[in-house]
This record gives sequence, C-alpha cells and structure tokens, in this order.
Amino acid sequence: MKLNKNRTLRESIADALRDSIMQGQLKPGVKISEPALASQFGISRTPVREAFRQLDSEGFLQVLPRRGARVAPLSEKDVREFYEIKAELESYAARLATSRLTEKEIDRMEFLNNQMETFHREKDYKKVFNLHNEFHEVFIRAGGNEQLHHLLQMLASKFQRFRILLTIAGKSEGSIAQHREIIEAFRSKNPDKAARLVAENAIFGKEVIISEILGEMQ
Amino acid sequence: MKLNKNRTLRESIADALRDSIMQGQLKPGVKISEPALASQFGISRTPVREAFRQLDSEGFLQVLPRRGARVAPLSEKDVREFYEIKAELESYAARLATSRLTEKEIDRMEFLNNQMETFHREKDYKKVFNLHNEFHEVFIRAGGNEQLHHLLQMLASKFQRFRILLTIAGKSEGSIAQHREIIEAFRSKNPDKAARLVAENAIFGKEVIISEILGEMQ
DNA sequence: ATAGCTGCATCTGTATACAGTTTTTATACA
DNA sequence: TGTATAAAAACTGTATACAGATGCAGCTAT
Repeated sequence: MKLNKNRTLRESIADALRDSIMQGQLKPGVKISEPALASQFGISRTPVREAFRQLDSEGFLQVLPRRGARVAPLSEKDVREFYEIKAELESYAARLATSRLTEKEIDRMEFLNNQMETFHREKDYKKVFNLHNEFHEVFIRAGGNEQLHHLLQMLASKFQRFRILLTIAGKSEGSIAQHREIIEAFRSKNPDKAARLVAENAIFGKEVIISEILGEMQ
Repeated sequence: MKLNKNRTLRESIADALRDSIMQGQLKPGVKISEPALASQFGISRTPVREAFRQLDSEGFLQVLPRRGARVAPLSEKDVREFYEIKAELESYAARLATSRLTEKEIDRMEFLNNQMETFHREKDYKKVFNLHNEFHEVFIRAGGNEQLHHLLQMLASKFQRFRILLTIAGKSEGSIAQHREIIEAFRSKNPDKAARLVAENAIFGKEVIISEILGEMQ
C-alpha cells in the first residue's frame, strides 16, 4: 500500500482500508485498532481517525463511541435487501437508458460481455468481475441520472465483497446469457423489456448468492 | 445548540451542523470555517474536523483538501434526480407494503393526513412537514426493507432544505389529496395502484418544486 | 485601471500529549 | 474449575502545537 502523493494521509488510509474491506481481506466484525493502523503506516492517529469517520458514513466500518471500529458485518437480510434495491434502481436506469444508448455504447456492452465469457472460460475471475461492473456501468451512466449512478456505485462497492464471490464461484454463465438478452432489448429500443430483464438479472444474482454462496459460508 | 451529553463532541457538532444545513440556515456554497466553529462552540478543532468528514460523506458538506469545507450546493438537476429516485424507491416500498400494512397502520396514515390538512389550514407548516414525513415513513417501514428505509431517510434529509420549501410555500393540498388516493389503494390491497400513486406523488413534488420554487429563487 | 507579484495572516494537515474509559490481566474466592 | 474483583495496560476523545499551504492586501510595473 503506497501512501505518498499529493493526496492527504486521510485519503490514502481511507482508500486502503476500503479496498481491504471490499476485497474481503478484512473480515466482517474484525476490530480495527487505531493505534496499530497508525504505527503500521508510520503515521499518527489523527488521519486514521478521520478516515474511520468517513468509512463509517460510507457503511464500511461500524464505529462505536469509545469502543473503536470494526468492519461492518453484513447479514443475509442485508444482501437480500441490497439486491432488491439494485434491481429497482438498475431497472429504472435501464428504462432511462433505452432511448439514450448510442449504437456504439451497445456495441461496447456486447464487447464487454463477450470478454466476460472469454475470461470466464479462462477462469480469470478478477477480470470477469471488473467487466461485469463495466457492463452495468454503461447503461447506468447512459441513463443520465448522475445521482442514481453515484448511489448504485456506493451500494455496489459496499457489497462488493459478496458480489465478487459470485464471480469467483464461477457462476457467471447465467449472467452472461442474461446480458445478451438485455443487449437485445436495448437494440430493439424496448424500455419495458430492458427494465424487466435488468431487474431479473439482479434478482438472479441475489438467488445465487443466497442459495449457493451464503449457504456454504454458514 | 446544546453540547453536553454522553455523546461525543463530534456527534453533537455533526448533528448541529446537519440540522442547520437541512433547515436552510446555512446556505449552499457558504464556507464553514473550522477554527471559527471550534471557538464558537468553545472546543478544539479536532472534533470539528471529524464531523466535517462525516458530513462530507453524507453529502451535506463539500470538503476540498487544503481549502476547507463549504455547504454542498444542490443544482436543479440534483433536485430533479432526487425526486425521480425517490419516486422509484418509494413506489417499490409501497408495492412491498401493500400486503403487509395492518389496518391500524393504514388508519394511522389516514390520521396523519387529516392532521396535515388541519395544520395546513392553520398555516403551521413546520408541523405539516413533519406529518408529511411521518406519513411516508409508515409505508416505507412497513415494506420491511430496512436498507431501503435507511436510504430514503438519507436522501430525504439531504434534500430537506428543498422539500421543506414546498410545504412552506403552502403547496400541500395536492399532496394531501393524493395521499387519500394512496390510502385507498392500500385499503383495497392494490399494489400496482399504490406504487403508481406513490410515484406520481413524488413526481408531483418535483414539478411543484421545479416550477414554483426554484424558478422564484432564480 | 489591470495584471502580476510579495509578504503576511490565516487555515489545513498531521503529530503529540493527556485525561477519562474500556478492556485485559491477574488474583482471590467459592 | 469457574466466577468475582482489583489493578494494569491499552484505547478513545479531545486539546494543543507547528510546519507547510493557501489566500488576500497592498504594491509594482505595464
């Protein structure tokens, strides 16, 4: 983890911590020691504390007054609720995007989805995950509601540690097939169909996570 | 603004600032001086800075590295986007709530709406606003998706300074009438109708704000 | 007058100090 | 062996100190 830049220490620490949590290296419920982190990075507690406040508001940490910070645990209910919200918001984005997506953008979605398939076969799941995100990003952005985009970004990163499991478990074929249908709906300028398919795609993700991933994690 | 409690100074400061911003006392774009605020409350800069970080993540402040904090400005586009997101999420909540709302809860909604009408006539707009929030809260909670509730809470408070203008401008009759229809839809257990009406209620709010309020503010 | 520079006052980011809490460890007791 | 308790250690919240960055008033030169 590199610190130096024009960026403040607080920013660097917040980013590093957020990444570790998103990547799942820091497990839910684990206590994060302020002094330990500070000395680990060779800095004082002040910027660490400020990073904590930020990550607390973002939902990555749970900071209890006078009892320190721990990685925010996410329950099965949280995951379920997240996917249902995602389904609503992304299908809304899809509806907005239908009339706005350029042919070039749709081509790009097709390209990204094909790449996903390739890397899925090669079992390069990290790449598959990133491509998956990029695919959704295209139509969310195209919808034109920037706050919606921002909100979905925020939610996605908060639940990244779960979403990435889905990819790693090699469960992406279903999504890839669904993406083809979504592309088709966008090409034929059918907002209702696009919205419905995008919602189904999210719910599909929820089902797989709940039944196949969370079950096994106990 | 009272400080003392078991609460930390940071919490108190964050709450006080957030309130001032929500209430519109602190205007968008206004710079907030860290040392001034600290001495105004008779405390050191440390808790003030931590409160800043929190409010930045929550979207109330805009903190630029080495250039201080200012109240986050909200554009007309932001307001428009907010109401559209609210329409989607609340109508989803309404759909969920339809099968779950008890008769008692629906009665309560009716009571709250009647109170709104009373206080609207008496021009006690602060009360009208709070009742309005409570009305929506009933079915959002009843939907059972706690993260959805939390998200809507967050968004509503971020845009409270605009939403409250709507009430203060005495534009609540429309909402009150729409609420009656919504109650009716809930009573007849019609989720599609409830969802549609709730979305329309949000879009109505958007229209009024945009055309009557923001126009006049220049 | 305007554009650009200079130096000062102010502010921000970070480190450090310290008191009051919380947690841990150690000890005594059942 | 387990539980209650007291003392110690570690941690949190806040204050303070200070160096470097920023912004502004006034000055110079065009």
